[in-house]
Amino acid sequence: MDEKYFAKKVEAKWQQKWAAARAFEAVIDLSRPKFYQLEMLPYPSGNLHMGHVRNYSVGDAVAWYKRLKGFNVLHPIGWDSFGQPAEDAAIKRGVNPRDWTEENIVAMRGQLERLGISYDWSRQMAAHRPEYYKFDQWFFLKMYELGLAYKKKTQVNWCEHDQATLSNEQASGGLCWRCGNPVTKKDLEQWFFKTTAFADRLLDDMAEIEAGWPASVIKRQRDWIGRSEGAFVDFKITTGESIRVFTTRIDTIFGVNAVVVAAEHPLIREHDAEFSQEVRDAIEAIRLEKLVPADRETEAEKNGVDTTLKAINPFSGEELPVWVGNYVMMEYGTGAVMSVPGHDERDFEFARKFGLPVPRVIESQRRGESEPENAGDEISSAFTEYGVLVNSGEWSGKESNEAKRQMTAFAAANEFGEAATTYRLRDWGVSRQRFWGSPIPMIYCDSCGVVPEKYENLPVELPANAPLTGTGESPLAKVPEFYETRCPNCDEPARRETDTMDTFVDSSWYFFRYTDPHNQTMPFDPEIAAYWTPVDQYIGGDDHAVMHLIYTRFWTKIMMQLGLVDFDEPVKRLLTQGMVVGETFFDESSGKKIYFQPAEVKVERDAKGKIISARSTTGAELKHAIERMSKSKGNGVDPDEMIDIYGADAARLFVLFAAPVENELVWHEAGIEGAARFLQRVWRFVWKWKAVLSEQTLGSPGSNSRATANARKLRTKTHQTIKRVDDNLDSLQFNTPVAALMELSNAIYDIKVEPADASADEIFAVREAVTALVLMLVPFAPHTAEELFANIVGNENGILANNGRFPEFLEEYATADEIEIPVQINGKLRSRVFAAPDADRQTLETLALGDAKVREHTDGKAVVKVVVVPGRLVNIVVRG
RNA sequence: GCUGGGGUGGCGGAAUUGGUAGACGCCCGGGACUUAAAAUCCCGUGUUCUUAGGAGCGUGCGGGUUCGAUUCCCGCCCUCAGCACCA
Repeated sequence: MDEKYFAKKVEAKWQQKWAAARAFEAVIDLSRPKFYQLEMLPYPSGNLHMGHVRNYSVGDAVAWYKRLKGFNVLHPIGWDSFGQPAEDAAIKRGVNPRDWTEENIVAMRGQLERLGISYDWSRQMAAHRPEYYKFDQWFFLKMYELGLAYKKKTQVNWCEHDQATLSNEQASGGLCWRCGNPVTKKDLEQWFFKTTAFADRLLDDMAEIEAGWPASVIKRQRDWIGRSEGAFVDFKITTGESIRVFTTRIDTIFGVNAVVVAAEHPLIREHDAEFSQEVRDAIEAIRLEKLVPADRETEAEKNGVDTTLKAINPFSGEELPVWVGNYVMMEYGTGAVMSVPGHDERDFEFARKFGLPVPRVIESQRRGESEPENAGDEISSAFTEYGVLVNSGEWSGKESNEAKRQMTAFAAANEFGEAATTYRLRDWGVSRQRFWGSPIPMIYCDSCGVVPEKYENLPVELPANAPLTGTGESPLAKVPEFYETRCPNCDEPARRETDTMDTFVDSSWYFFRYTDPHNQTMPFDPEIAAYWTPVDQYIGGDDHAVMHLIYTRFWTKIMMQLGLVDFDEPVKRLLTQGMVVGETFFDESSGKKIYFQPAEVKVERDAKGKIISARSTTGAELKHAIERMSKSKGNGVDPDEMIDIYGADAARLFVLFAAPVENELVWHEAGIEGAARFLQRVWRFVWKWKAVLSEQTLGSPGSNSRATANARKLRTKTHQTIKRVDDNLDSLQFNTPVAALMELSNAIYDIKVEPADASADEIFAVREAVTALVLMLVPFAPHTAEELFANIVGNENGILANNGRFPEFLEEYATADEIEIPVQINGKLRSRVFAAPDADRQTLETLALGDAKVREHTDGKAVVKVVVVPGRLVNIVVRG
């Protein structure tokens, strides 16, 4: 141990020792409880960014904490290595995607190792390697057999920028998840996974995980699945057939003024010949609207056209016009709605625009609010609440809920409708017209049709090369050696599917593979997986709240159906960490933001450190803001550089300390300096007390002597800290336990005794405090903690080999001899008295009333009441 | 627009869930050590007034409950995020 702390040296040393000892390789051990700690696997872009550092630092803190608590921990990592960036790099730079990916993996693994994250590298997986994607294909075949994989031609989400299709989840918000550009629609034939078959389970099983997942993620998934209970109702049209609509408000059906259908509705195509050219053109215009990326700022104006077809309201017998409306979506419900302008805002807007009648059929039950407007009064808005039916034939006077039930039953009995549940969730479109993905193992045969590849022929390997153009056609379709094959059924020449699978397929089950990463015949051995899974703690960004996390839940339900697992939720506890952001400086006088690198900015601060002004070196006045990190904005931070300057432990400690995990983390270099300073401080007192620390063995029974006040105080602080840190880590808080450790470190400094002059009690107290502090430091700064620990125990075998455990909390030492009791007068703090922690009411009251400062405030006044909260405070209520 | 989260010093944030608001850290100021600087250590640091002992104000705003409210209730304002014609 050097007198001064050299982070680089210590970190390199322990990284080497860990690797040599295979310290983090997980082995099944039935004698201990298991703990599966998982972080979302990275895409191998080639560079770790601070978001990764945060994610893995948090995960490692949990992994170490659990190890110290006696758990058998599995902490693996791998690579989400299929996907578009490799292909883009190939197109731009002419490299081979496979080489590019492998090189990036090597580079990033090096970075992770320099960070000292305690991964079991023997279990590393990479999605692009045939031994892994073989089982993507295996699952695909299983899904096909179960009828859960199917092909259909449909309008898919299309990103013009990426030249690729997107699932609904990936196109959420109308923007491409990868590049952020607006999404359009395109007609394509695609493979789908039937996620909708599990809509109810995905929704209902959330009850199992609700307690361990962030409420926001649960909510977003609920909204995304969007279960909606209502009814189908058939409106006969005068030409004979009928239009089926979905409604959640069948109670408003007497208020229908029209049936409105989507432009793509089959009925429109069928009756095309009957429409005037004018109507036909208008419908076509509405259909084309959707192919243009939507402007997210402004809601599209209602638009529509009367088809001149007529429909009959099955309840009232009224004849209604059939319109095409731009606000009706073919993909939801039946692609047709009954328009009730009196009680639906969209229908109201539509009716107003086209001058359609607005009947009222529901009145509010609340008194005074619903006096029906006088005939002729203009209705100013839709009344969307439940109420009492009016002008609704035999149902008039009934309450909405009651009416819904009866009217649905009536429709069913008369065979023009039925109760129905619809979902917003759609099936998962998994075909990608891309090279760098897992090939879909299906074959097209002229005589046999669609034939699945045989299991024994898996993996269907990607060719070494393919012409990559990024134009939206599958590159594999240009590689005859790939697609030319024979039919597994009849052995005649046949053609392979040339689309590849969505990369989200890989990440849907990768963490099961970690449990049995070298299995050649199965994705994993169910028995081995049964020991490690489900995941106990999963950590990642909340940008995957809907996409990855809904797919992996879906996948688990399928695995359950296949008998691979015996649970239906893969992740017990989920933690979503906030983004890492940094300060940017920019000039927007030209109307566009021009960012400046930190070196080009001069900042002037006031006495308190607040920025008064910022100028560029060229003299321009700059604005500043906190924004997502990126090189081009000048606020990016290179993890390697930080490790180089301050050390991995300081970087990790800062990232954990600077903000609660779920919050945004504002990167300030001064902060990491503070973290490094703290580690130096700890190092210094271990050095100072080294001689007396190492002459004792770890874990010797505590001396009960608490003779000197110094020693007593420190022991109290030590045990209070142990409790705090344990509780905090257990509830996934990382900033507060670091603060607690800093306090303990300050308390060790406060003892102000030189080792040579210290009493036996003081030495004991310091040893206890230092040992506890070092062990509790492990989750935050493992290298430093290992080195310090080695100096305490006198060997370099490492904490795990020494069976190091989280320090034991001893309640008897956690209570101070004397505590400070605030004394309030009329709720205002006026004085403090000292008393034993268990002093009773009477003692405290007497003590408080006798206090000199209290007397000044109570003299000449009547004490009305004395509130005593033992161990907390005294409040004296006076009058006069 | 709907839904959810959140407003605490110059900054990031604490506060045992109704009991000393501002822990811990950053920034900033002062001092010690040093030829000097860095590093380190010590002190100060919500705000206003002050006879230097304190006193007033203070957790987005306005009310309420309570001996006591950052915490509970009612009504506003602001902000971030998600969804956005889901019938």
